[in-house]
Order: sequence, then structure tokens, then C-alpha cells
Amino acid sequence: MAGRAAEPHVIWARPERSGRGPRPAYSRADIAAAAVRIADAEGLDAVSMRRVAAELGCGTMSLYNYVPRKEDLHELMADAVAGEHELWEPSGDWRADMLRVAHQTRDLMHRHPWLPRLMSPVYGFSPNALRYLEHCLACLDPLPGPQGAKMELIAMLNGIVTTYVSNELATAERTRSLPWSQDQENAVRIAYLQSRIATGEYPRMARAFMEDAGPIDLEAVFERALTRVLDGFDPER
Amino acid sequence: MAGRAAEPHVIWARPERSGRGPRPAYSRADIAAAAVRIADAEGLDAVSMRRVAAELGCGTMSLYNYVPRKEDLHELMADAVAGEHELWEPSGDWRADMLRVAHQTRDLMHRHPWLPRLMSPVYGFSPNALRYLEHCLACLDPLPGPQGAKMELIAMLNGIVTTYVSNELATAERTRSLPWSQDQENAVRIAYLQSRIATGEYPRMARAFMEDAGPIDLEAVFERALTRVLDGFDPER
DNA sequence: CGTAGTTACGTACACCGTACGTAGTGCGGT
DNA sequence: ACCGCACTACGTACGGTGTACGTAACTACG
Repeated sequence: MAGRAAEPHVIWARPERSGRGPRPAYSRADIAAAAVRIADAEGLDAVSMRRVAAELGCGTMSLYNYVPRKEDLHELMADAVAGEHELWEPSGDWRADMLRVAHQTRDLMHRHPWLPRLMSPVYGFSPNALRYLEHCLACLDPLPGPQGAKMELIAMLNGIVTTYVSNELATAERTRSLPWSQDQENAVRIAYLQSRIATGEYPRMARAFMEDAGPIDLEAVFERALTRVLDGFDPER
Repeated sequence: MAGRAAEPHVIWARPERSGRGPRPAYSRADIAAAAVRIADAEGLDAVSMRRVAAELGCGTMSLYNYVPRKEDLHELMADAVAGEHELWEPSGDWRADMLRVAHQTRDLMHRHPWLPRLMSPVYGFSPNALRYLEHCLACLDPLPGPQGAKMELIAMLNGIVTTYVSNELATAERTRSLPWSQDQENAVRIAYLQSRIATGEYPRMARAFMEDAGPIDLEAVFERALTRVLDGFDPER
């Protein structure tokens, strides 16, 4: 028997090609690229084993030679887009570097709106994630303190970015598979919210909605959030 | 036709009982409680329409009278556990109050480990979520500044809590449905990570793993994260 | 009192992940 | 050189999912 299934495994520890047998028709990169293409175009829920296999032009079950479980396919996808991170020579200004990292991650997530859903600490150690982590640590060299604290800073920043971009994309991604538009959806939710506020049970929320009449500048909110978090870690402040 | 399906809707805007017809056999609270019971005991993935209907003792399709889509069931669940929040008279010390809120939310998520996955801004305006939000705003009355900034603080804090508890629960929740134990899974992942680090390609990560030999105190990490975020919002610091 | 709108629920459809069996292929050891 | 085995490829099938639709019973309103 090839792989005793009842054992945990990390896809990255499994060699892509292993001596014996006919040479595989596709590489991991091919498969990841196909899955990413589908997810970008039709949303993460459209990424099924059958659909990816069809995109590649092979039988469904052939995919299982490359990807033992669907979860591993997700890991492949996350790693593939993590490879889009542009890494640079640290500038010496850790705050500026981390801001740049955060913005890059945000852009990445806007390019691949399904990425936040796959952002789990479990997927945190794929090859490209490791390169990314090492780069962040390099940017933080000027910051005094133990490596552990720097890891905490990176985790916090990643968490913030993921959370905020999730918020930014939430309704957009949700309505992708629904038969009505995002605007219709929002209109209904806002109407309900206003009807609740009109009861007078939530005076402070009412004030909040009075003050913020116009549309919120999500980019500015993101920027403020980053600044505040970095402030919390800055020893010189 | 009862409900023209091709319209967006908010479950909370739909009346629970509407004049005509036989009186419903179950309340929304009944249904939410059943779903929560299943999710607590068997994980969120075990919460299917069929399973919940079986738990209630009714036919599968009867559920759709109460809950037009599965997503609404999730919204019911999130609201139900949000009702477990204990709300108090604000103390006047906004930092202390917000810390208490954060810890309470963390406890809530540990009690219902599936909650982080349902934490989406889309679900942010259920009845109990509104009560919770209003309470947070009340706690922040002593903090100067516009309501908008306070909303941002609350969002940030909720994001942090969700992110960190997700991390804390990640492997535990993942291995729930898998045929091997969490320890086995962790061992494999750590072994792979060490093999990668041993290549010398990631010197800073190597240092991080040297320094943090022992197990990480997740509670302390959480506490530090909160403090830092609150620092970022504190005008007196 | 009819009747319209609701509840209840069985059946059916399309899709999902994936276990399993079978056939073909080409490298490794003898 | 050649055998055997590990590997690739893939069709079929199973048990699950969300939910559209049709039908029968029931009740409050006009």
C-alpha cells in the first residue's frame, strides 16, 4: 500500500516526484495555479476537486495522487499566492518596513479575496510563508528585544490585516454566489439596522450613525489601525 | 407564494410568528439552542440542516420554514451565544472595562470553539450583538473623541480576540474530525519545521525557536496583545 | 364560512469529498 | 535483461450536503 492514510502528514514533507512509476503529468505549481485561477474567478467555494481536475484536464481521482486531501490543496493555494510577496533588503527603519509588509499583504488579499479564509496558523509554515516570516524578522532586526516578541508583533500585524481585509471584502465575497447584488444586500441590512436604532434602545449607536453620515474610508481606517498597533510595540514612544 | 426567494433578507426583520396558519412548533431560540448543542458537542461541521432537524425531532424541510437558508441558522447561533455576554454598569475606567469585555469574549469562544469561524462583520447586527455593541460604547463614554473612533477600537479589539482565540483553538478544532490526535499532528508539523530550519535558510527563525524552548503561555500572549492595542488608543500615554 | 397563507415534510436533484478497484507504466534490484 | 513493484491514471460508487418543489393539513382573517 502506498500511503497508510491513518497518519498525519505535511504536504511539503512529501517529495513531489519519487523515482518509481510514470512521471507525473502535472507539478504542484500547476495544480496550485489552476486552483488559484478558479478561486480568483469564481470564488473559493467553486474550488472543488472535480473542478480543479477539470481545469487541469485530468480525471478527478488523479488529483489525489498529488493532493491527498482537499485541505492540502488549500495549503498549496495559500503558499502559491504567498510567493507573490515581494521581499526587499530591510531599510533599517522597522516601522516603515512593517507598514510596507502590511500594505503588501492587504494588496495580496484584495487580489485574492479568498485568501483571508485560508489564513490559519495551521498553514503558517509553507515554504513561501517561511521565506515571508524570515523576511519580516529581518525587517525587525533593528528592534531590540527577544525574537519571541517580534514573532508576536508579526502575528498581531497579520491578524489585523486579515481581520480588516475580511471586513472590507465581506459583503462583496458573500454576494458573489447570491442571486442579488451587494448593494441590494447592504440596503436591506442598513434598513433593518436603522429600524432598530429608531427604537431608541441604542442611543450611542444612534449617535455613531449620526456622526458618520458619509461612506467610511476603509483605507484610512486600516492605516490608523496599523499605526496604533505599531505604537503599542514601539519602545521609543 | 410565501417568500419570493430572489430577494435579500435579514432574518431578524422577519417576524417569528405571523398570524395565519398553525402555530409553529418551535421557536427561533429552540432551533438556535439545538444547533449550538450540536456544534459544541460535535463541531460546526456537524451542524447540517438534517442534523439540526433531527435534534429538534422534525423533518428536514420543516426547518426551512424558520430558517430560509443555512447561513441564517449560523446567524441564529452567533446571536444565541452572544446573548451569554454578561453586561454590567460601566465602571468609569474604560481600559478596565474593555479588558473585561475582551476576556469575556475569549471565555465565550473557548466555551463555543466554533464561534470564531462565524465571526464575520456580516453577522454583526443581530439583536444580542447590538446590545453588546451598545454596552461597549457605554464603557467607552469616558474616552474622549468621536463615536467613530470608539467603534474602531471595538472592532479592533474584537478582531484581536477572534484572531488570538482562533490561533489557540486552531489545531484542536482541526483534529476534531481527523483520525489522529492533536499531539500526533503537532509532532509531524514541528518535525517538518525543524527539518526546514536545519537547512540554515532561516537563521532568524532558528534563533526564535532556540530562545522559546518551552511551551508558549498563550494566555500571557493574549494579555500582552490586549495591553498593546489599548496603549495605541490611550490618549494619556 | 370559505379561502388564503402557513406549517409540515417526503421526494428529488445536483454537487460534494473521497474509498476502492483496475489497468498501464517505467525505475530498482537481482 | 528482466521481473516486480511502486507509482500514475481514472471510472465507479457511497454517503453526505443544501435546497427546490409538490402536497396535505391547519388556522386566522375577510
